[in-house]
Amino acid sequence: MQTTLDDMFDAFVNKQSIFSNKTALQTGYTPDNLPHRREQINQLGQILAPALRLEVPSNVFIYGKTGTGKTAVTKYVGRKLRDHADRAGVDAGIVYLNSKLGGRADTEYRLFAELGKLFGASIPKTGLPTDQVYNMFINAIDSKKRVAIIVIDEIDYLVRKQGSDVLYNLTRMNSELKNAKISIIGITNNLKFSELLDPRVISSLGEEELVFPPYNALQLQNILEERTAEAFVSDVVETEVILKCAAYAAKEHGDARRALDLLRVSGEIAERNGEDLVVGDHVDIAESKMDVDRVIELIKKQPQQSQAVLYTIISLQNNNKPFGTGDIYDLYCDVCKKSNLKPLTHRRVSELIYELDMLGVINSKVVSRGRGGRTREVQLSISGIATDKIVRFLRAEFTY
DNA sequence: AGGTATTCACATGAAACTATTCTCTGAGTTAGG
DNA sequence: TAACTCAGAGAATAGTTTCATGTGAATACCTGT
Repeated sequence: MQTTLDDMFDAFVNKQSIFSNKTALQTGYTPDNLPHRREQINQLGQILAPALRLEVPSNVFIYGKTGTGKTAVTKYVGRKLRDHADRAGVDAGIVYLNSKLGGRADTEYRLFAELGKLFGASIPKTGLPTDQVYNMFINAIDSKKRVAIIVIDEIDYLVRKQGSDVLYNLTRMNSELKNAKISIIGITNNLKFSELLDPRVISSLGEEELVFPPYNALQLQNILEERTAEAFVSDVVETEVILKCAAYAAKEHGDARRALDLLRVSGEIAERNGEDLVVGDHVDIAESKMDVDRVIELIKKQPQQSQAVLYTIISLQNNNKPFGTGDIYDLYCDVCKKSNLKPLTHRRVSELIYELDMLGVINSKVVSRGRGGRTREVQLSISGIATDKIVRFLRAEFTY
């Protein structure tokens, strides 16, 4: 036992990895070269260029589905801008916030707190009135003459939670600043985002718009080839692998991130199996593994009540009969009683079901059964393998 | 038969409440000068 | 008198409850033929 483990570790250390630089495949990596995005880079560059003369650039909205390079392009242009600003001795910079990931800037308070921190103020994460945080941020940014470009990624999430007032305040801020000036870049993958916005905000924030079209399969191949050269030792990835990754990702709206993830996981699988060539089969394995893993991680992170609801849904699914909110609620109350959990109200459970739908774990639609009333009919929308794993996990939590 | 009114079983919306985490403030306490 | 401690007030936030209102179509009920 001991020796086999030693052998395994030794082998692992001695064996030459097929990766030469795995970070090049991880999310958040900004490559030096962004294929097929020349046009967007130029446009954004032109819009932001006035910052180099300490003039305020127009505000921008960037639209495009996930994995179309919005964030990468913005970061890339921002980096270049800062380089040039430094060389010219001008204080023009770009700061990047995400309103969703990690929940860092999804409320007005947190948005200003994060911004304040980025400009050197120390702001606690709770306890202060919002307008005080706002002032702290203003003071911090206004301490020097500068132009700050504020990027808010997944801005639709912020607006959906808080309404467009936050953005309105942000756009009016320039009139309160004496030294500094700000301009805003909003990034969203919701193409109908502007419908959520107040007309006032649209007119001041949507001065310029950039649309990022999805990549097609051929473009995805280029991207993958380039990253492969960076990330892998040469000649360990078969051409078929790249073709397959590109094809899988093109099938979903041309998502480059997904293509790269697929490539990375394929590589990891090959490496773990001790093989020194990545082949097409690895991609197939990666594809199904990633799906299952994603769902399971998602569910483990859900609050207990939501897990309980999902557990009852899975149980009901076994009866092979269509079922709605009422059925779920009844059984859910049973589950709660047996698991010593305080049942939530009908209203709340209804909401939890809707949230599970949004997460893509279940499929539901509101149907009217005439005199039978209206209800939300629910179906599980995850694969059998994933369901089995989930049930095993949930059985430990609940008894029924 | 054809038209309309009801009714069911929830959906959906808004507001209010709860518990938790955290800050700031100012009164009271302590210890050194 | 300056430094320290500590309780209390006030905030933000997630998660929930309470109350109110909305809704699509099968069915019951009518009306005139």
